Amino acid sequence: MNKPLNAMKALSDRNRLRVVAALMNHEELCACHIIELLGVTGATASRHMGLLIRSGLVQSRKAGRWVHYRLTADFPAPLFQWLETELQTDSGIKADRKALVKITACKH
Amino acid sequence: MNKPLNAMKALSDRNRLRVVAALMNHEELCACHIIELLGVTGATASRHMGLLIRSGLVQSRKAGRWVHYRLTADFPAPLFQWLETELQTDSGIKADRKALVKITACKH
DNA sequence: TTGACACTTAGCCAAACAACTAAGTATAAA
DNA sequence: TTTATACTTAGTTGTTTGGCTAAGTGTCAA
Repeated sequence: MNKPLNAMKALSDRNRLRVVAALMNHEELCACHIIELLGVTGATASRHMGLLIRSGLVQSRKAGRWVHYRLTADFPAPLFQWLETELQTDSGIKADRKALVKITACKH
Repeated sequence: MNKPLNAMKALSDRNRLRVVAALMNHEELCACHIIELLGVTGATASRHMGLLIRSGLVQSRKAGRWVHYRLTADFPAPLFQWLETELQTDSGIKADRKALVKITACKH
């Protein structure tokens, strides 16, 4: 039961859930976007992203100095569907979406 | 995002995931069954069940001296579906299912 | 090739958590 | 009404976790 357990552990933190919610809307996000969205240090963001990657929910792609993150192709569909319906109306997530418009406006 | 977050936290512990998996197969289980399944003290089992109840995934019914637990009617269907497919083939869960046959054999 | 930038890793600290024992509450049987 | 049973709550302990700073790695630009 390690696969579902690790997925649950990955999503049982508010900041990691925010990142996954953001990636459900953005296809791909750079580490610096995530740092700014969460308002944490780069080290903290990196540790969260490492955990999400080890859980199998997220993958990364290195492009020069930047690292881009996206949900994996085999992100469990039922989980995706459930999160989508639950988070659609959430005020915190809506605020994040709004913030991300500005954050992602500056392209690399 | 508290509802999904609390659900994730509730399911991010191995023993609580085992209980939920058991309740997906058994409609209703008594506290003493859960104690025996997990091999923990009554106090520990009680604390886990309290957390599951506060997360909204499980409800309890008191019958005389015994407390029976079951999944709530509004247990998120996509979550249920995903867990079902993931846990169906898990060796730990299969062992639990086998153990539960004996555990639930003694009726109150 | 030197410096700046974008992460990652290591190490630390405080808060959260899972387990236990012991004590408390409630129900049923003697 | 006393005793036993079935939990629940409180308090303790060791481990995990999330945040930070500082140091390390890799890439690009000057």
